[in-house]
Amino acid sequence: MNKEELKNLIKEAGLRVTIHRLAVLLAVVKAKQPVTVYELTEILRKKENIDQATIYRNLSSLHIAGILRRLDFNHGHAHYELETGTASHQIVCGKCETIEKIEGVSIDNAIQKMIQKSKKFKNTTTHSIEVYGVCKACV
Amino acid sequence: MNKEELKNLIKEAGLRVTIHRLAVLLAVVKAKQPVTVYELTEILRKKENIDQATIYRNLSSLHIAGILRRLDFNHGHAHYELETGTASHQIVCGKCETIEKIEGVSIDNAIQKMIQKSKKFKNTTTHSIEVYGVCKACV
DNA sequence: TCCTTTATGCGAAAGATTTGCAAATACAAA
DNA sequence: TTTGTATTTGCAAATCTTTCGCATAAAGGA
Repeated sequence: MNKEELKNLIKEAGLRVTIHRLAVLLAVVKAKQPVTVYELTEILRKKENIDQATIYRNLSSLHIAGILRRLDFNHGHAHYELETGTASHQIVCGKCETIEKIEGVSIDNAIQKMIQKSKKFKNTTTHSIEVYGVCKACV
Repeated sequence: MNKEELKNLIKEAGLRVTIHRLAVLLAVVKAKQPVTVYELTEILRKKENIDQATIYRNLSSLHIAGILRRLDFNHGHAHYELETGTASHQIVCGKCETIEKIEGVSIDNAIQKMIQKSKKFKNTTTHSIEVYGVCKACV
């Protein structure tokens, strides 16, 4: 995903392409792991002169637009990553804040079964799995 | 799970069986869905004269003891339910705060695959799946 | 019953996130 | 290119969730 593609994502969502919005999106995309607002602030406050509220507002608009995915690992604050279409699976350490993203494991049939059993939902958009454990460093 | 069994759970965890702690645990167990602190406060403030901080502290101690499971659905606050040993799977509405618990769908082989792929974790304790969609009432 | 540890109430504090409002900016239309 | 309007931003304050300090109260083993 290069800058132009990200710009298009924003445009197609009906949002305006501002320097700050693009910077926030770029920073999320560049991160190897789902990022927190705190981390984004660290990254962006240096280069851009960007307010905390602006970061929050952009994360929110990009999330509502379906461009970013918002994740929660019971750390008391949200994490964001690019909404790729494929679901997000991670293992989370219960002692430290380590997260490991695991790719290539599908649970699509389980999701199908869940929808069949559901009374309130006909279909679903995305899902996330948080597997909890204690990482090797904390054992 | 009756009152006596819950008392024993607390005792076995090395915690003291207080009126408030038991009331919090009972209220969580009685709820049909994972409850929030707000809901617990509503329920408990009427009967017991129980402080907000006490609810938080008891939820925390029961969670650390492995009696309660703490869940997050990106609603900005935690939900709690009894830690049953079997994992917790739910579908969450992205528009309203509806949650539907789905039982009887296992993803244990997917979890196994995830551990095999993991570099940072050797094994895991629990997991949760949040499947997001828009519920029939919100469509 | 006594003693020590743990739990509670209360108020204050911390941390994450949202909001109101005026000024600045994006971008479509002229 | 200029203009006009809706959107975005900065700033400060507010809100919401959760935690903490400390003195008092209660639990439960000796």
